[in-house]
Amino acid sequence: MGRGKIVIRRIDNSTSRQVTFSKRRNGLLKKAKELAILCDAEVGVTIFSSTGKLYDFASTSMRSIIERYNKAKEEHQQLGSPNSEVKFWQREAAILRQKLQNLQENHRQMMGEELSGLGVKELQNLESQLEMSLRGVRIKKDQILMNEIQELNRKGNIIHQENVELYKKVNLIRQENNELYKKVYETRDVDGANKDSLLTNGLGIGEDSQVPVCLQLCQPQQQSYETPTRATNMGLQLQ
Amino acid sequence: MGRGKIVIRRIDNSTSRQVTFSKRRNGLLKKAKELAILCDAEVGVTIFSSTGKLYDFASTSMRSIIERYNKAKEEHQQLGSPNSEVKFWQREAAILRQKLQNLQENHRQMMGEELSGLGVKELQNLESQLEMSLRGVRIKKDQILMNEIQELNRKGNIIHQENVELYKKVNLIRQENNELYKKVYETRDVDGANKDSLLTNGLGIGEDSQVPVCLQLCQPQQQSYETPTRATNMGLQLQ
DNA sequence: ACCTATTTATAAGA
DNA sequence: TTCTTATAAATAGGT
Repeated sequence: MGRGKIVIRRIDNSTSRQVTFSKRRNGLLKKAKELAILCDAEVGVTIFSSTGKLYDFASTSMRSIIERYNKAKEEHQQLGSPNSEVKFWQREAAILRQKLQNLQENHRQMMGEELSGLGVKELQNLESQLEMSLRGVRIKKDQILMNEIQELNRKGNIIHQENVELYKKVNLIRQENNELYKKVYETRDVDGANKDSLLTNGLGIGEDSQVPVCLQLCQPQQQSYETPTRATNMGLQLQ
Repeated sequence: MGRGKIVIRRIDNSTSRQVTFSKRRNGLLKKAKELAILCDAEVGVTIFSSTGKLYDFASTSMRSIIERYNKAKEEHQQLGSPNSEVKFWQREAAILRQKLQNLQENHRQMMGEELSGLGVKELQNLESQLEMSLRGVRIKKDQILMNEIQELNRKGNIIHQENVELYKKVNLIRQENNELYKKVYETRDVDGANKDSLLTNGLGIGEDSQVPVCLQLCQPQQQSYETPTRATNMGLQLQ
């Protein structure tokens, strides 16, 4: 597969051998992966380049594959009885593998895959199981969302309370200012030059104020239970 | 590379998974051979099918490759060494146990249990996964039910056809009987004693018959396509 | 590393 | 399993 056909025979030119090795090595590893995934197989590939470098792929682990290989190739080796401990653990692993496989199949069916082998009855059971699960999940999710909303409401109300307090304070300050202003105004003829500096530094309250101050931090929630409805419109807005 | 493009993902259909395994396994082994020859590399491939069957290729010998692999990985514990073998299987069992546990937790969540540790995002993912699964299961179930209905329809139609045929036959017999009866009636004055025995043995057709015969076996389906609608009311009912 | 004409592998269907 | 064939993918030979 390439610009030209080639014979399968050691490539003489070392450079192109190296290049081909690199390409085909990747190809082989890729295909090994694909085989393992597509066909649910346990695949191991070990490659030593002519320069001695190691490349490998193992769908599970190379050790597991090597062990399995040895076992498959030498079923007669330890049939006698020598190492009962090894046997025990092998059996243990086999049992676990079996369980894993069963659970995996079950899981796949719950994922809506591999339904081919099932009858109507089984499908109905699966369906109602899924419905039940879905209901549970939704309840849980809604619960969390409700909690979050309540929490937000709580915070919103606190902030709103702070808002109200601030509003009161500002009103006080405003009154003080007004009174101060009145005093200055009444004494304007005596010391007219100070008027401007007073207005721009403090909280000015005249209709012609250039910078409207807005301290409203949040729009209080409508669902709020702890705050009278009328308070909703009491956000702190100057001007 | 084939008639259609495929995604690299476990093939659900077991038959085509088997077929693909067989093809790709051959492909992989071929490419491993080619790589070894073309590039003067030492290559080993080990494949276990999902049914546990072993397929392998080794450009030199698997033993040599495994040893070289172990050396390269600096895990020079002899693979045959019983002591390390026990350790290996213990670790193997631990890994499997871990996998099993993970899958079990996952499975429980899919069953709508043990949702406490999950956040809204995860719950939403779970929810849509369950919805998808449910959809798949329902489609499959409906498919099976539809097939059963079709099959029943088919059988119903066949039986109905048989019914129609029987009806025709019975009509013929009835006519024959009628004619026979007429003959007997016309000759009643000559031999009146035979009348009763004739009526009780054969298929009596008089309005005063004591036992109405009903041979209708099924109510033909309304969805039936293969039978003219008029035939629906042609079920075999005597009297 | 990238390009692309060609060869190969293989998916789908019988 | 094996064959066929249309198509996807790999890659040989270059740049």
